[in-house]
Amino acid sequence: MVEKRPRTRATYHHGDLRAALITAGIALAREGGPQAVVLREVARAVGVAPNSAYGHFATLTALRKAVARRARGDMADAMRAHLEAVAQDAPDDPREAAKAYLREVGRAYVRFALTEPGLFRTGMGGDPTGIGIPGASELPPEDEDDDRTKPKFYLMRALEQLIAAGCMPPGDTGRAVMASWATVHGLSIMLLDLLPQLPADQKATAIDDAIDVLIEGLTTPRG
Amino acid sequence: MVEKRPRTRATYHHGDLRAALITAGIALAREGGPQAVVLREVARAVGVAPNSAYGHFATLTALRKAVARRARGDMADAMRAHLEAVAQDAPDDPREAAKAYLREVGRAYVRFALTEPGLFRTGMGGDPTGIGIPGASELPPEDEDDDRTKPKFYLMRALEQLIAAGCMPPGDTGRAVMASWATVHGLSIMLLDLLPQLPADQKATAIDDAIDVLIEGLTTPRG
DNA sequence: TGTACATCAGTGAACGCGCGTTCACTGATGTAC
DNA sequence: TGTACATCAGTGAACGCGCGTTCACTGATGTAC
Repeated sequence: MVEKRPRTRATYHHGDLRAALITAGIALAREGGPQAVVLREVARAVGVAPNSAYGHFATLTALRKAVARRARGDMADAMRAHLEAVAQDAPDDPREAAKAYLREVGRAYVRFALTEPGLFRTGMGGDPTGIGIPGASELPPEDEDDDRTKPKFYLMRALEQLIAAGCMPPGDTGRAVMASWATVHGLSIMLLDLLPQLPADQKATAIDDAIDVLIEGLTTPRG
Repeated sequence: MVEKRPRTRATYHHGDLRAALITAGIALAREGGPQAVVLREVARAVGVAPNSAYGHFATLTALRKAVARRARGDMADAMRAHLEAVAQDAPDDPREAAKAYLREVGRAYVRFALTEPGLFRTGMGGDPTGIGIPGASELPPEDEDDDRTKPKFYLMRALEQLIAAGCMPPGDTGRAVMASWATVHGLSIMLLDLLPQLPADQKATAIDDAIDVLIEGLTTPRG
């Protein structure tokens, strides 16, 4: 539930309704997750007629995609902020520094999920419509923007550093991506969905433990 | 969409409507995930008046919980079947056997998720209502039935074997649970939500790779 | 600077939908005698 | 074995809700002259 804006608009035209709709969508997603991003409620929050969104988005799904993209961007921003905040504590030893960086990326990822579950689920929850059975959506990979507006960017950077420091052979990148992404995403979803009432300190321990195991597994030479 | 049963009931009373509702709920969950378990559609599938469920469930939420429980049971059954099927291939060396067992538990977990995404999301998806922000539901732990009807059971058993085989110190159980659960659950959700159009063989590789890293991380002695 | 007018952006009302839940009910069942 | 009747399980109709989307519209905007 978002309060309707009481303010009467100075202009008949809104100014930037498109941006306002996305912002309102983010507020709703924050409180109630992806399902809460509902066309009529978004319009209500902006203080605009229910159908006015159609001037900017062909359909509710289009608006939701825009909101999801923004949520992902917010998550990436939060991760970057965390990484910058802890950058000064990096160990001198480059190998330890690389490991520490991966640890902080993982922490930042899970922290965002636990701090902003609604945005996390909206940004990283996949298509809320499909359940994964059908012949997949007919979209292209759509993953082309490997820029810093996506959480994956920082994960990749961490793995590159691990390789650069000699902690991991370059050939292992593929498996490392899967293993580390599965770990941090799994931690997030698991703590959110399956262990919601675990005390915060035990959650923190679980996060560090699982990341420990991940780093150990990634950096141990294989036979 | 489930077809309405055309068959006229022989008896006015259904016989076991409660069970029939759950079964129909499972069918819906299978096709459309937890959100598809909708009271009116369930009743329709059974061929019964929309309100007849209230004789057996106080509310839609209660029915959904029953369906979720059954979905979890189905997953546990599938895992057990897989584990029995591969039991004969177990290595002779007890250490290798323990690792192989954990690997198969992980494979079984993720395989079910990918094969039956609707049931997986229904059984292991947490409360579809809450998004994880509030002061948590006021339920008790509710995790008291650590029996073989829950996927977690097999995960725990795998870790016990790892300890029994001397691959992992007993004190590490807590972190091992978190790390391994996060890995398999994370793989499942990641492949389902974030990489839905990855080719099946690459999914299989990702699964094995991530489990490799997990086992490596769990069984490497720490300094 | 002033006015006509095409364009644009948001409006208001309505549509049909499926939902969860309620109410008073009725037909079937099984037990007591 | 037969009948009366309380209990039980499912019925039928209706409620109010919020939703996405459509239609024809109207008020504001900015450009051309």
